[in-house]
Amino acid sequence: MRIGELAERAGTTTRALRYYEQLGLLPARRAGNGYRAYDEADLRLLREIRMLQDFGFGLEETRPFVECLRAGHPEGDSCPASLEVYRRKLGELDACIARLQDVRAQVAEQFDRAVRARDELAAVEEPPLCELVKE
Amino acid sequence: MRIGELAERAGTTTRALRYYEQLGLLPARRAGNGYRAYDEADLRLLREIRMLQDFGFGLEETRPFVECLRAGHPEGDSCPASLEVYRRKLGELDACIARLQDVRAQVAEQFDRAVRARDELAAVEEPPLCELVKE
DNA sequence: GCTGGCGTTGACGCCAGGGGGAAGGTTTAC
DNA sequence: GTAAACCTTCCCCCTGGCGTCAACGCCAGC
Repeated sequence: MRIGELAERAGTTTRALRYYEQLGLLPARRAGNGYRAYDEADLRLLREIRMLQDFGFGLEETRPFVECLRAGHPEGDSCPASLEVYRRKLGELDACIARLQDVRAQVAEQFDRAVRARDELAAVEEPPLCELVKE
Repeated sequence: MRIGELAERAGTTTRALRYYEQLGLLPARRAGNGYRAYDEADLRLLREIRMLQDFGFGLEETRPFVECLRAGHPEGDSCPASLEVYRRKLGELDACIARLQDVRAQVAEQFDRAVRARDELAAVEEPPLCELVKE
């Protein structure tokens, strides 16, 4: 299988595959004409990479999973190194979520304060409509 | 006040201040010798920028706040444009938090599955210790 | 032998928010 | 007087994950 076919079957681009090879993440054998040659196992590795990327893993973080598969294990997360990445990622996610929730609360507070300030200002500058209504 | 003093008082760097000026975010008057000259109002603007940055706002997103202050309003968020940025940011934060929570759940699921698979494999390959204990 | 569609390498661009350093002028402190 | 600490502009570097050329090679069909 050549690079274009692999890219299409994995839902990525040839550019990304060359980049992965450059990182040593997904090295390719070469055909006689210099073209990259891939097989089904490479497709499996690539799918693992893409799945982890969808989870927000960086490419370097997918490396243990890829090497685990390449070592013959049935799943990319069958190795301790992969489990460790999972654990670290869960910690990062928790920290990130907590930080975002904190920021969200602070921004909401600022927003509410600003809206109240605006309404109070409007109430002072613009005479209340109810007086017109009364007439 | 010169750039070094302003930077120190606002807890940032001279490099950042030159960058903000380059963006037109915080233009500086010039002294006779060409040095940038700032006053207390600039410090106020800069503090506003830094606060919003701590909230994760991009520099462009702080622009409405800065211009609002520069227009003479008491707070950076006294203007409709600033409130709109708040609103948009709250939406982004909510979307981001929801996505991260979803990812967290998926990663946790993968992790649990991998750990169970590992334990089952270990139970098969390694004969239970209890037999030794029995002897 | 020519066109078209693959493939190859390499290099630059992008986004944000600057960092680092050079080469030179200014001000201040001892 | 001179050294340190400022200041100026200019330009390249970094991260991540590629996108987008440019310039060229390989191969099939007509």
